[in-house]
Amino acid sequence: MHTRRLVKRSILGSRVYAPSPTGDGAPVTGVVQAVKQENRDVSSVGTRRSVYTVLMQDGSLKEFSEEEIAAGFNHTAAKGPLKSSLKQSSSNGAPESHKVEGSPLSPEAVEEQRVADGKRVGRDPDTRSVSLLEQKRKVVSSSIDVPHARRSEEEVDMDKVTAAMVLTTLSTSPLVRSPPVKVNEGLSGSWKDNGSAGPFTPSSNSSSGGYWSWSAPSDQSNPSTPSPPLSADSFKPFRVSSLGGVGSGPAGPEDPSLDEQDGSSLLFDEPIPRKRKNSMKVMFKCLWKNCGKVLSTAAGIQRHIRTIHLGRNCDSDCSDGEEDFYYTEIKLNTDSVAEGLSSLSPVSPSVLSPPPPSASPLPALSQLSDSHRPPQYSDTKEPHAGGTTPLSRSAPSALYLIHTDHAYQATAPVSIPSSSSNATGSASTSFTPTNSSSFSISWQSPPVTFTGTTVSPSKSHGFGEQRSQTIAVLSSPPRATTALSRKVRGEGKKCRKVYGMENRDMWCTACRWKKACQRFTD
DNA sequence: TCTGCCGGGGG
DNA sequence: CCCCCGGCAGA
Repeated sequence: MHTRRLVKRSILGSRVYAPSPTGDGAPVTGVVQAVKQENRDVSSVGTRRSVYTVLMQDGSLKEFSEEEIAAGFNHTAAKGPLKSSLKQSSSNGAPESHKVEGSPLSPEAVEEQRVADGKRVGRDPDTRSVSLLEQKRKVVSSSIDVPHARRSEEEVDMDKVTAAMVLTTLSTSPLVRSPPVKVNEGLSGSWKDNGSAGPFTPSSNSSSGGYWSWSAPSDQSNPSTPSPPLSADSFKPFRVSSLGGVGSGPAGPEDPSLDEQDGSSLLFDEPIPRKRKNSMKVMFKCLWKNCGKVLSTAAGIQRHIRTIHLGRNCDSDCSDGEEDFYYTEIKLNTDSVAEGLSSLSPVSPSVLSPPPPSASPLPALSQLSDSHRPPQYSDTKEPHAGGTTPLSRSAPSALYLIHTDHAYQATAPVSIPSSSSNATGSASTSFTPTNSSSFSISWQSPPVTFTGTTVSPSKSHGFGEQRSQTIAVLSSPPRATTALSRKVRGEGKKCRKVYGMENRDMWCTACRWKKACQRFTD
């Protein structure tokens, strides 16, 4: 992969403050000559630390841990920038981090580089320390006049968008926002808690300011926020690494730009350690376009979003609440999901049943899932399912139901069904005796389920009609109607096509009457 | 633009 | 009811 803007700022050559070699406590300045990583102290922070070889003023070389140097800073009230740079570079301390590939270092590039640095996701297998450092940096920068990681224009735009989204989101979904987590605590704790040991470790990302920056969010979820290909491109490398590290390889499908990723090696099980209980009544659904993953815990969904969609690896500590914008809280009757499915409505079984995309125990499900979501998406989910409990599996089902919550998501379900007749059939089976498109049902039912309103689908209506009727009943008043209005146009052969206008007399009556063909049903 | 089919309407 | 058709909307 081409790592443009990968130029990492090296700490080498940076002036730093360090404890006086003489031990008199007076800090001295020196120039970093080399950086190397040490794997010691894993216990303390759970990370590797960098050791800096500093050329002291007196010409001697000394080695300092980052802590020592940092301490020096504090003592001497180091200048923000300096410190900042230290942190920054230290985080990049990894040996391979200094390469610059094919990117001309124009002044602009350099500038961007800064930004990139901030956002970059650690690519080293072990740069967990990065996140820690990043965290520190954040803290520091907030109180010190440090040029906060500069934001790219896109980023700025994103912020605006974000702000807008926040407002809208807040008004619509009462989410439990995780309060900003304190650095150390959050970091170590979360890491451990998550048990993200393997896959997680590698990626440390860190973006001080701009998680947004990279296109991921923009191109994916926000219809309103176009993501300049440029950004996507430029950050791709980072993203890739981050994703891989997270073990979200499957996320690929979500982002076309990720196609290039060689995530092969990066595909790990989604490290979602959270336990999910089926009994949960409140679920959290990822609103990311084409995702829709549903988790039982806010933390879980946040993590999902953070890692999968935002490409961030660090845990809650890194969270700035951004994830909140990408998921919504949905209330559902557990029973309904688990067992109530059947009772819910004829449809429910097929619709609700957990559809692990690829490996679904239930044939019907698999079909359904397939029909409802393009194969590619299944990938996305897979990982999760793999590492998660039953709940996660069930999540997908919920997903379907929810889908329509957001207009932009509704689209997916809709289009899919129509394409595959089989799917339709399977879905419809449970739902409507007739063929037509059951999709409409599944599509709409979602809102129903989640709305929390008790669904009494069992309302008895005529058969064929029932379908629509039922829907109407079930679907949430607001939006369902519109979408539902029309039966999806059948794609199969119709009398007209088969016999042609000239043989109109051979058409089925329905066709002749311009009604839904009864002979060649889809 | 073609085509499926919904909603109406005439007889 | 039977039969047609205007017109919408997906492909």
